[in-house]
Amino acid sequence: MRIGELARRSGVSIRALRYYEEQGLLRPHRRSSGYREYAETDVRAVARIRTLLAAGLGTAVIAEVLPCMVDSGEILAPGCPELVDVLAVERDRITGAIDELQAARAMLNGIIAATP
Amino acid sequence: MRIGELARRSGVSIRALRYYEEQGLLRPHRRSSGYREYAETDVRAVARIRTLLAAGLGTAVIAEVLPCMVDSGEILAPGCPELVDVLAVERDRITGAIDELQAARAMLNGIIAATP
DNA sequence: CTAAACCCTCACATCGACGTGAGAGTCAAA
DNA sequence: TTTGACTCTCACGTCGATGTGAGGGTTTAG
Repeated sequence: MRIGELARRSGVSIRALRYYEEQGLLRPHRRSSGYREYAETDVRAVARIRTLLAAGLGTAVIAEVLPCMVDSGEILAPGCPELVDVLAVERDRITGAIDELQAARAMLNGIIAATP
Repeated sequence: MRIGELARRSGVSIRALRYYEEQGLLRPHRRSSGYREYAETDVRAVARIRTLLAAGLGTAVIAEVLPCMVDSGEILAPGCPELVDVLAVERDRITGAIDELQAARAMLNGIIAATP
């Protein structure tokens, strides 16, 4: 499929998809015309990218993580063992972020609930 | 206390504290010399600011929320009822963010756990 | 009184994931 | 074959919370 369709199906902008390619997250074929041609599996790949971006991971890290996932969200063998440390750091950071969000939510809930 | 001490005690940079004032989040006195003079309660105020900033609230919203909190984290009467809607929106956004973070964490944990 | 340590106000720089045109080919249906 | 919808590559703009450096007063311990 071409970029417009992928954008519609994944819910991200065309600009973002081009940016992901520029950062090495996606590697669509090119037609002779220069048009990008995406695979079906890229729909799920984009979903993963969004999830990880939303969690605060940078594109550089995501570019390393993506190849470690097959199309069900599992693991592949290649250079992944090296990534475990990085991923553990990210996971811990995320856990910390969750704690902060929950603290903030509690704070807001306190105000909302106690407002006459 | 002066800005350096508040920075040390609250763990934020001097630059950030000046920025908070510029955005109307803090209103320290001024000595005749022009030096900022902070109150003890500002230490906790800064902590709240950090919590809310970490949760993704902008300084404009925080500037409205802060006056609604007395020094125990409770509620004050003034213009707060008007804020309830805004705060509810922020709270829901935070809840969504937490969900995304948990999804990402699960994803990373899956990779970490399944790595041989 | 002097030097070290603080503090002040500009005001420009940064970072990351995009937004937004400009100018120019490409594709598909009528 | 025309036209309207798509797509391409630059390349600069954005936004928000800070970093950073310049140039210059203030405080305080010795």
